[in-house]
Amino acid sequence: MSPTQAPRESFTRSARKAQIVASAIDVIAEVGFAQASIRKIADRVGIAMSAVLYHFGTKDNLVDAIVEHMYRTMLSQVAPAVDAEHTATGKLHAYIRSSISYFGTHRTALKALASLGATYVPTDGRRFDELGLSPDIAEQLAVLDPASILVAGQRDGEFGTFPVGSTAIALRGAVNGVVDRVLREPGYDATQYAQDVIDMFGRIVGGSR
Amino acid sequence: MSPTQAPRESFTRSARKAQIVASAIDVIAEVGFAQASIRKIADRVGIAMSAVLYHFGTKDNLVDAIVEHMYRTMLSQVAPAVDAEHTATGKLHAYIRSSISYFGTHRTALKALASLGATYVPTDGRRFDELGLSPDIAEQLAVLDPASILVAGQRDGEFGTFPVGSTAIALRGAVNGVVDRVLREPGYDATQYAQDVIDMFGRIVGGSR
Amino acid sequence: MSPTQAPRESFTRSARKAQIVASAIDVIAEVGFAQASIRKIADRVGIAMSAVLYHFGTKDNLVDAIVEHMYRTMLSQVAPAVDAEHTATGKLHAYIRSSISYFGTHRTALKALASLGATYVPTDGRRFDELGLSPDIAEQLAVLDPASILVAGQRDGEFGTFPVGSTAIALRGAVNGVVDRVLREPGYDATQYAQDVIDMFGRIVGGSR
Amino acid sequence: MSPTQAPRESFTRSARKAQIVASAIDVIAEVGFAQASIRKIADRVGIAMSAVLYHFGTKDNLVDAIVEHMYRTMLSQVAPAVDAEHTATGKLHAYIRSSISYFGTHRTALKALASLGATYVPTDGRRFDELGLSPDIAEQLAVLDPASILVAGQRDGEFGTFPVGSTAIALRGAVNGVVDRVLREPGYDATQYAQDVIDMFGRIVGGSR
DNA sequence: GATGAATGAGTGTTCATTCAT
DNA sequence: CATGAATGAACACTCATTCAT
Repeated sequence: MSPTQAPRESFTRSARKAQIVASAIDVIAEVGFAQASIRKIADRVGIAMSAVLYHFGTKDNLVDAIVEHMYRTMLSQVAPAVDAEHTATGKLHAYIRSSISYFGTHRTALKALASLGATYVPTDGRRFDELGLSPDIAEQLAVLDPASILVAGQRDGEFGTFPVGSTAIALRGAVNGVVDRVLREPGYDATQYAQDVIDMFGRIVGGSR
Repeated sequence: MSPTQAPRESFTRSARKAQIVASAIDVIAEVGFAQASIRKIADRVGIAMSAVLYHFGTKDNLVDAIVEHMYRTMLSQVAPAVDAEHTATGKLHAYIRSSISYFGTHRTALKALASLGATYVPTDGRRFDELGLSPDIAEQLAVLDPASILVAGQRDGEFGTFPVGSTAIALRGAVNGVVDRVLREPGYDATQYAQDVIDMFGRIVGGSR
Repeated sequence: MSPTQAPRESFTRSARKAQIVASAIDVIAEVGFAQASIRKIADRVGIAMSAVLYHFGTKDNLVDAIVEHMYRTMLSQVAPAVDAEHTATGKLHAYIRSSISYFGTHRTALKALASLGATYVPTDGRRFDELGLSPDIAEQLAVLDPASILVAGQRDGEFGTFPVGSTAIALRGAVNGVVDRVLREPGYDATQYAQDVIDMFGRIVGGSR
Repeated sequence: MSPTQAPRESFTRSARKAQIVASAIDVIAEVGFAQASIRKIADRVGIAMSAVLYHFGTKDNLVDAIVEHMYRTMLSQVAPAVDAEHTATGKLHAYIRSSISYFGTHRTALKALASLGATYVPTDGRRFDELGLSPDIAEQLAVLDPASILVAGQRDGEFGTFPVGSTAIALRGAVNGVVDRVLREPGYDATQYAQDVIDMFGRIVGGSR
C-alpha cells in the first residue's frame, strides 16, 4: 500500500474536528440540545470557543457534522450486517439486531438525534434529514428504512402478504421505540427485545422458516 | 373555607392561562421550541410579555402547563375510548385507533410536543415526562401504556402467549412511529395505518376470535 | 382635565430614546462611527446595553434615528431661515448663512454625518439617504439642496444665466467644504466665510440688486 | 520582456504589497471599510490572511499603505498637470480639470477613500489625513490645496481682488463636491462640470483673460 | 390584573493578531 | 516567505426575569 500518498484533508485538522464533534455529542447528551452552546462544547474539548468556529464556521455546520457523524456511525454498524446476509429474512433479522444493538451501545446521543429529527429547523430552509448528508451517506441511508427489505422479500416469495408501507413504519417504530426504554432504564438489556421483535415481525411477514 | 386548599382560580384567570397555553402550542409548532420565546407567545395572544409571566411565574411553569394540557387532551380522547370497551381485544383496538386518530387530528400539538421533547430540559432535575403532571393525570397516564391491556388479555385467556414487556414497547413504538410520517407528509391518512397495526398486533397477541 | 390631550408616544419612552440618540452622536463624534458600539453608547447614557436594544431593537434602527435626528436638527435651523425670505436672493443668502452657521455650532457630529452619507451601507438594502426618513422629513430635505432656489431665481429673472446643475453642486460643495476647516481649526470663525461665499456666488448667479 | 509590469520574482515583496493594496481598495469599495476584513482582502488576492499581516504587520499599516497609494495616484495625475502650466490661470484650470478628471476615472478608489475617511479612526492619535504620509508625499500634497495658486496669481497681478482663504476653501469644496454626485450617479460625466467650475471661479478671481 | 422599562447572563459570530512550523 | 491553527476581545442581539407602577 502507498504510504503517504493519500490526498487526505490535513490530518490534524480532521482530528480536531472529530474531537469537537465527539465532545459536542457528549454535551448534547448531557444538557440537551437547546442548552448545548458552542462555548460549552469548546470548554469540554478544552479549547477556545472561537476555535470551534474556526473549524466549522457556523453552528449549523457543526450540527451538520454531528448529524453526519451519528448517521455514519450507525450505518457503519447496520449496513455491513445487513449486506452480509443474502436472504430477505436474514437481512431483516440483521437490520433489527444491529439497529437495536447500536441503541444499546450508543445510548447517550440517541434521544437527541431521534427527536431532533422531527423538529430541528436550521436557520436556512433545509429540513432536518437534508442536513450534513454528503451524497454517499444519503444514499446509504436508505438502509435504515426497512421498506426495501420487505419489498424484496415479498417480491421473491420469501415473505407472505402484508401491507408493506404500514409494516415498515411499524417496524421502524418498534425498533426505535426501545430507545426510550434504554434511556430510562440504564441496565435494560436490549438483546432479548431484539429477538422478540424478530419473532413478532416474523409472524407478521409470514413465509419462510 | 374550602377544604382542599381552595385553588379558587377566578374564571378570567384560568381562561387567560388556557389562551396562553393554546398560543404557546401554536408558536412552538411553528418556530420550534428553541425559538419560541415568551415574547413571541405573548405577541400571539396579544398581551404583554410580562403578563405571561404574571400568570405562570416562570417559563418552566408554562412548559409544565403546556405538557399537562397536551396529555390531558390526548387522554380525553384515548381514555374514554378504551374504557368504553370491555374485552381486552376491544380495548387494544380502541387504544390503537384512538391514539393514531389523535395523531392525525392534532398535528400542531404533536409537532409542538415533539419539539419540546427534543430540546427542552427543565432547569431542575426532572425528566421531560415527569413534567406538569398533577397526581390525577399521572395516574390516568398509565392508560397510554398498553402494557396493562396486554397483561389483562393474557390473564383472562383472551390473548395467547407472547412476551408482554417487549410487545408493549413494540406496540407503543409502532403507534408513535406514525408521528414522524404524519408530520412529514401533511396529507397522510393514518386511518388505514391504524387498521394495519390492529391486524399486525392481532397476529402477535393471537388468541380470541 | 389635562390640557394636553395629544396622543403622544409615551413621554418617558421618547425621552429615553432622545437621550440615547444624543449620547450616540457624542460617541460617534468622539471615536468615529466604526468604533461606536452599542455598549459604548449605553455606557455613555449610563444604562445597560440591552436597554438600548430594548428601545431601538436593532443597531440599524438606532442609526436611522440618529440620522433622522441630525437632519431634523439641521432642517429646523435652515428651513425656517430660507422660508422667511421671499426673494430668490434672500433665500440663497439665508441658505448659505444658516447652513454654515449650523456647521459652526454643531461641529462634533458633522463629519460623521457628512462622510457617512457617501459610505454607510445598512445591512438591509437601503441606501444611506433613504435611512430613517419619515416622509415628512424626506420632503423637507429638498431644502438642503439649493438647486430649487437657483431654478426659481432664474425662472423669475432675478438671477442671470448660469448652469444650474453644476452651480448647485459647487455651492453645496462650497458650503459643506467648510466643515473640514471647522473641524480642523476649533477657533475658526465661519461667519466671514459665509459672507464670502455669498459674494462669490452672487457674482456667479449675477442678476438682481 | 514587456516594459510594463516587468517586476519579476526578485521584486516579489513589493509586488505582493502592491497587489494586496490594490485588492484592499477593491474590497473596501465594494463592501465598505467596516466590512473589509483582512481575511476578505487576503481571499481576494488569493493568499492566506496571515500573509497579509506578514507583509504589513498591522491593519493600521495596511491602511497607511492604502492611503499613501491613493494620494500618490492622485498626485501623479494632478501635480504634473499643474506644473506643466506657467500662468496662475493655467495652473488653476489644470488643478480643477485634473482633480475632477481623477474623480471621474477612479471611482472605485474614490469610493474606498470615502469609506475609509468616514469610518476609519486609527488606534493611535493621528488624524485620518496624517496617515501613510511619508515626508516626500506630505510635501507634494500641498499641490492639492489651491491656496498657493490663488496667492501667486494675486501677487503677480494675474488675478483680481478676492478673499484668498475663503475662495480656496470654496474651490476645494466645489471640486470635491462632485464626488458625491459621481458616486451616486455612475454615468455622470464630470467633464462638463469641470468646465463649469472653471468658469465660475474665473468670474470670482477675475483678472486676465 | 397587567404592563412597560430595564437588566444581566448568555448566544453565535467576526476579527486582528500571535506563533510554531 | 508564507501558512494554518488558535485565541481573546469585542460585537449585535435574545431572553427570562424583576420591579415599580
